[in-house]
Amino acid sequence: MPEVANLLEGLNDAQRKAVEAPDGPVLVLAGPGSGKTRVLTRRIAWLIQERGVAPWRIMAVTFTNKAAKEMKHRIEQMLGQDLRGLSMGTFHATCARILRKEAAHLPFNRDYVIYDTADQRAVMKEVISGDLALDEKRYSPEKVLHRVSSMKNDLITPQDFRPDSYFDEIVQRAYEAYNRRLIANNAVDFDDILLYTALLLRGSREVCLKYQNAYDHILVDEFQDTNAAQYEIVNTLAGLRNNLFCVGDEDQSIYRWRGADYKNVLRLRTDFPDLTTILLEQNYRSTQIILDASRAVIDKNTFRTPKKLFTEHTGGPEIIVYEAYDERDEAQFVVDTIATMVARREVEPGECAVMYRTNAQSRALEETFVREGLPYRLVGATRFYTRKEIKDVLAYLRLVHNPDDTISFARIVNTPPRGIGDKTLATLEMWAGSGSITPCEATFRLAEFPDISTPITGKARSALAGFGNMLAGWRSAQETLPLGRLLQLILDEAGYIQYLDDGTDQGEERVQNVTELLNLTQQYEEIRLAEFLEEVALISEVDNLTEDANAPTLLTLHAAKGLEFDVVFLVGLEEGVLPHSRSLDDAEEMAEERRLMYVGMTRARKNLFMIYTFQRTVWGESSLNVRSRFIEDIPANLISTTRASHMGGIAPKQQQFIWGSKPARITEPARPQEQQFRAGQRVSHPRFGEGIVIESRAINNDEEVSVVFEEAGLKRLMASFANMQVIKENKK
DNA sequence: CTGATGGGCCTTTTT
DNA sequence: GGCCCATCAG
Repeated sequence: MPEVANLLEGLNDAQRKAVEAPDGPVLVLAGPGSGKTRVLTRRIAWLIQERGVAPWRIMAVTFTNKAAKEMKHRIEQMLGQDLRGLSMGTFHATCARILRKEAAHLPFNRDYVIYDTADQRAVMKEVISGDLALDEKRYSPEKVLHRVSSMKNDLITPQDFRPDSYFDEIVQRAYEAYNRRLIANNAVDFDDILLYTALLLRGSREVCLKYQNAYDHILVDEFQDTNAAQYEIVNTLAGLRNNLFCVGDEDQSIYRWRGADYKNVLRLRTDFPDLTTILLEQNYRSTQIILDASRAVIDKNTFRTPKKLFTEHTGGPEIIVYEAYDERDEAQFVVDTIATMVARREVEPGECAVMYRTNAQSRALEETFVREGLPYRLVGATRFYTRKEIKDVLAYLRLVHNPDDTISFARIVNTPPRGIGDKTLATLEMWAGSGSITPCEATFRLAEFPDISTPITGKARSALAGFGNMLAGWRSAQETLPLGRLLQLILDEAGYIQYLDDGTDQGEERVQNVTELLNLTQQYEEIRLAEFLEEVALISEVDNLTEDANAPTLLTLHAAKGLEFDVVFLVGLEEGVLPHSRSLDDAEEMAEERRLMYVGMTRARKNLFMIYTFQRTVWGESSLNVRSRFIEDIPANLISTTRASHMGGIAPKQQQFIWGSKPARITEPARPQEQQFRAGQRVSHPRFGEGIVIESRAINNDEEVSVVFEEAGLKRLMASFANMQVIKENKK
């Protein structure tokens, strides 16, 4: 039987104070690595165990599904009890559940589907070129959507919106029409999930009271990244009991662009005058050097609550700044350094991470990892779900679940090709429109009543009827079949796999992806279609980051929030990349870039590498780069510079000759011992061909050999793995 | 109606 | 260098 004392064990005074805070509003301002997740976890456990709060009367909102899952698991371990009733998840997942329950109060029904960015775009295109009859080139769906999205995040409805420019008037009309179309499709977008929840609580006293009474305690993690809608939701839900427990760090606010406002932290003080504020200032993660350097960067931001971060981990290795010739060299440095450190047992591969500003930067890194034959983990789960074949399959499932979804209908009605072309669809739409039904519903009727007269005739009609019958069959099959079997049936009858399998490598890859999705649905026999679709729509980037592969992680700085690693490489630290070129002329955005840099730096426990390139190729164009202003802000005594390349603009391969001492400064040189290879020898490698040894050193009973190969350039290899032969001794 | 070809635009960051 | 879209031949 766990004791209360256990829940407070190993906590410092401030953490303990937070965990044991009495009822009432609490704000915990926590620096990076100060154990805020720990505090949140223990607080929930403490409420249940010490205060006797029932788990189902607690609502905790986390930033990712992964965080929620891990935290819940941890609490269950600590308390030794099943916490099924505890409401714990992201804002979107939490609100989506409320909307499904309260669908009676909403303009859509409980079978609604969630539209992703691509679906939103498809709807907005219909709005602009269809409803508004405007030129898509002048009014790009993306731009209009962006405006609509920020309005939704700020809780501004089309009626509230007061346009003050011609463009905004268009936006207002588009916003209205777009909402209408979503409702007709029985669909919501990401922003709607929050917006409708906030409006529901605002609009229905009955529903509001129901949820206010349902929860005794509301806890919110990463509070600095809440937007207006999220703020109103938690503020309202906590309104009755005032038991709101928020944890956050203004310095780590990096989602301003999607409506997040760290000033919500200040708003708390106004809205809850009796707010207790607790500062967590001790850092348990990083070395003093990393902490000092990151503070030097963040201190340049004004308007922040200064925190006096301190650590007991004094000293630490210097931050290594490396100038690479280009992004290939940058990637090579990263991979070589990881390989070397791993070979020296200084770090586990899984404790290394490479962080970048934009997703596009992962490519050069991935290529290098693949070329060197080293495994890696890429954070980017949603990539999988945005693939054409996966979106197609999901569209089948969505349509079975919700036949009103015309976007999904349009996507698959002729995929694989069934002889239903644009013209047929246009006729169908007109015919359906005249009867005020959706195209899908019209298709059902056409299939069910062969005698019904329609403007669609001949081949097109029978093709459409065939599709309608199939779909109707799946609709009824859904009632009895488990999800995996249902999907198998759909794929078989639609002939979708055969359609993908066109004999090309790409086709094969697509088949594999669909098979993977099929496996996923078969794993959860008991999961319902609605839940599956919701889960897939709301999956977050880091959710696929599993611990089971011991390999370095590649991820964006945004995805890195809340994570930590022994060794961190920040790449692309150049003006225009970080800070991003789009932020250069806006002080607020520049401040956010700085916070991004701060988030990246403070992910590291021990070693921090900062890399920038002399020249970088973007869209096939290469340009000379200036290193990031953020590096300049770090005191020189915390940095060790490894300058390598580009002297006089020589080609990279030749320069690699010059930097013999590349990752060598990480540790002391090993003691000399009996060695197989010596500088100057000519060697042959099964993969890299012939080359010359430039250096060899003993490491842990093995030998690290640096060889310049004629074809492959400089490589560092472990003698025991490399299977290299000496062809010719050097002349003494 | 389908599949091939080439031009234009693009990339922040994510639920 | 890649994705989306318009265009065109079969």
